Amino acid sequence: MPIRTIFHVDMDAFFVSVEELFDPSLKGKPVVVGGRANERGVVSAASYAARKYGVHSAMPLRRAYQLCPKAVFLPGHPSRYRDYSGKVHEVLKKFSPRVEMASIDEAYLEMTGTERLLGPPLAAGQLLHDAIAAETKLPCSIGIGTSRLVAKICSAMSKPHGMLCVTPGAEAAFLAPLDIRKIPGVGKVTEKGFRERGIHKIGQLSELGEAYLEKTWGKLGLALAGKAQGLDAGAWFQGEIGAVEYPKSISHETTFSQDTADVKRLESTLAKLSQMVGRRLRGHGLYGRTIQIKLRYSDFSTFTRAHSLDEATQLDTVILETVQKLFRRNWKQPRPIRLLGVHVAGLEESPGQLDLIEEDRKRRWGQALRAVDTLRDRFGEGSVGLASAIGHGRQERVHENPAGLPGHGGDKDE
DNA sequence: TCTGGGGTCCTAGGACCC
DNA sequence: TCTGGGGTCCTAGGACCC
Repeated sequence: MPIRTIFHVDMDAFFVSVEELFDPSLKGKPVVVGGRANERGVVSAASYAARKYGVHSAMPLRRAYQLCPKAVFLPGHPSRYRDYSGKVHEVLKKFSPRVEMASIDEAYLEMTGTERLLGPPLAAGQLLHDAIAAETKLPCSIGIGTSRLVAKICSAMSKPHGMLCVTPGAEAAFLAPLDIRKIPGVGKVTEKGFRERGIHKIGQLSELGEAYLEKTWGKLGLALAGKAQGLDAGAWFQGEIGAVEYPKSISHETTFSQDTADVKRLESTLAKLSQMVGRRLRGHGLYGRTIQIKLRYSDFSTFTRAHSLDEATQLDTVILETVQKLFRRNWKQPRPIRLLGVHVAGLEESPGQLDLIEEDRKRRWGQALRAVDTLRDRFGEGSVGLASAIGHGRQERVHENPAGLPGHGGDKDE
């Protein structure tokens, strides 16, 4: 397998940069996008001038105001951001046929094999940097590596408006002195867990070894062992860049500007959220089977309650009916509510129950297995194997699945 | 410091089935 | 008589990302 070259392109303070395009007077000023200073909400993006005051994304707006009262607070323009995200995407597609927008403001490019056309990675990166600046007037940073993980860490470290490349083979040595928090997937909680055990640097993770990490941290530990070597380990970064995927869930939620126990208000909110979810399901041509509500009370305690339907749906009415039942059963009236949410998962491309042929196959497969079990009970474990396993020698575990028969399905990643 | 909204993935217990 | 051993599905909660 060839050594891959992957670019990670990350727009700098994206929402703020777009706002500056429409109002150049904002340039250089502390700007906070996310809402008004006295609203319930958090910072979506902060300009570098605002960051100097300690303002950063995900910070409550009221806190940002305390830190920097003279900042310009903007609610933002989501449609503009989508628009400019699209423009960036267009530029990226000129550099590689395999582009994956990882979010509205970042993307991965599979650049393996583009050398003859675009030159070595750093030269291609420079061209891309220039092209994005020329065609969108927006600043970005570019990370280059042999995995998504390394490319992403590089783009973060080269901000703002920079570029960083780790050459093949240098990954582990490059990562070793970095703080564990730089690893995507290591957040506050994981960070604390490791710090309490004296683990601060990625190199220390490597020294712990894969076996130990997996034993004590499970899948997370196993993934970290790989990531410390610069590999796209774990479920998160798997798969080809640019592979098309369906959403796995669709949801909408809203936080009231003031907590409320008004039944009319709550129920009409649930109706609206259900409609929004239904509309998006239909937009994707998907049907959902598991309907979930989310309640958050004044003290921020949060509950989810779910119900799975027999048949997947994309109808507002069915969603709302389920949502209402869940709500009436679970709201501790009259506790005021801060947030309501409607969530649909178990998404399928068709509404139907399993079709009848599939159902029948499943039944007969079950019967066949039971017959095998009976024979084994009577004559011993080695007496019966499935046709496809016979002649292959040992067969203490037979997991072959003759074509067409419904199997366990579980051919997930990893 | 009074904490958004839209997602993905993981864990864990219990039901249920063979 | 101190209790199987898979497997899947469902539900709830939580970490994490942008």
